[in-house]
Amino acid sequence: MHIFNSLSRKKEVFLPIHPNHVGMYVCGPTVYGDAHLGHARPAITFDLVFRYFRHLGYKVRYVRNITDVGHLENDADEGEDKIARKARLEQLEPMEVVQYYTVRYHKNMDQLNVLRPSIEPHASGHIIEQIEMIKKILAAGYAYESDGSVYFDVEKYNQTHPYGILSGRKIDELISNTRELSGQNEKRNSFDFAIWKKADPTHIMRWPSPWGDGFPGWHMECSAMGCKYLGEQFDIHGGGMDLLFPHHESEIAQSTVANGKPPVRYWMHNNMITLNGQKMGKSLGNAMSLDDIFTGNHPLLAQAYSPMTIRFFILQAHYRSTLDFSNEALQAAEKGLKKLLFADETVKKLKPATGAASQNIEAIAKACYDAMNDDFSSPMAIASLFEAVKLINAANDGHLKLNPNDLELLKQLMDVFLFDILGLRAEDAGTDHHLVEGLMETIIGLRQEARARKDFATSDLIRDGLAKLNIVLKDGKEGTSWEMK
RNA sequence: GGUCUCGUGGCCGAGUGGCUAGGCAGCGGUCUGCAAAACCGCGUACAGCGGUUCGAAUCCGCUCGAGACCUCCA
Repeated sequence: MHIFNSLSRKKEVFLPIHPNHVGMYVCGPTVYGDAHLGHARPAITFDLVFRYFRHLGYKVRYVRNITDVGHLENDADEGEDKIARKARLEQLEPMEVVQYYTVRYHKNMDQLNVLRPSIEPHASGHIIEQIEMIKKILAAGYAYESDGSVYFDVEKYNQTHPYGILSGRKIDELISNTRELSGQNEKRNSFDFAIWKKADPTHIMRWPSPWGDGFPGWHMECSAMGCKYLGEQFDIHGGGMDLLFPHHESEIAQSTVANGKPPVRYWMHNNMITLNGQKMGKSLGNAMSLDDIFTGNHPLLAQAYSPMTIRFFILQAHYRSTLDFSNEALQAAEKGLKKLLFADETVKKLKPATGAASQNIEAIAKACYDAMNDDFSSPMAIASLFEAVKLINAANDGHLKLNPNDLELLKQLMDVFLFDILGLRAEDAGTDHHLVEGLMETIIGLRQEARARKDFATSDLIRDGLAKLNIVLKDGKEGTSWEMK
């Protein structure tokens, strides 16, 4: 198993700290707005990692936080954080905002068949842990208090540790490149970052601390909660590439100082989803919410795309590549997914041909595993699954015979990869199968009778009528089958 | 301006120093009452210019183009 480690910018052999156990922390959403397509990418990427490690037999503790404090906005309202601002504008308790969007986030993730993490800690529930960590950093001499806020002393840290180890930044470049921001007079250097921020009297999210009322700096929560649930050093930390600097860089610095060792062995970063070649982001105003996509309710959408189409679309690109949104690409994904899922239905109905020559299904399975073991290359694994689809359909058409062993291997391969590892699922789940099956059987029977009489007007009337309900009939040698479009 | 990444056929997207990625779309055929689905066959792609090499789309250099980060961001 090889993982691309952002720290070394190389693929490295994965060796867990504790054999057969994986500790993984992933930066979750800031719950002040609906989840957009961009949020789906890390959720699905690390869901894939989570699922694959579990499939391999690892015991995984997967921690993904909910950010519900901090994240200062620097532009419009100085020193206010996102959730507080949203709450004030909508006349709500901050925790009402948090609850509302957390519930909606969970709904979207469930739709995408993203498994819930092992632990989903809220930053607001770990203020004490964050304060304790700040104390440790102060005690170690790597932070200073200034007017009720506490800042991390980047320059001092850089004398003994490489600040910029993750992002490739150099401290002297930071000096010349940092923009003028308010509150800098409180800092010794412009690139020092707040680990505790004083709350002004109007700030509605605030907690008492040894330095006065305030709230934790925006990198603290991940350091504190990662350490609490996964230990001072853990295996994998994931998140979007846009978090590399300063968020993850600062996390490394804080944790290293507080605990005396670097916190993470393997850093994994998913790339961005782009729209017309540009990053999709809430602050850029070009983000599409997942609900928009699922309902087709957006000017750029030619149609609605189902959650599984989105999931498959994302899995068809490697997580470290940018992925450009377009209707064409999504429509292709929709059809490809359908083809895979339909082949899985088909393979279950195939009859084995005893004595048929072996088709070397093991080679396909091996290709799937090799792909996953090579930095979770889901696109390669999917390409191999299409090889399997070819065999299944050929067998279904009678061009190919599958011996019992091959057939069993194919069934397992499809089931394991499509559902357990890639986390796909058939989308018509939820309809009343028993009733629908019965109705369809009757309708198809009537149509069959009409066709036998060569009454094609009637048979086409039935087929067209069903087509309006998105039910597609397929006349095959073994009779007529149907599927929901 | 600094740091970094990328540029693959109509579209999306893997991969790699010599052996067909794959999906979608398209064309021809088989099947079908007609379709749909499926199957068979078809496309000589790797930004440009140099260099290394027996051989490069794959390595190196330059040029052009795009993007990310440097400020909250998945």
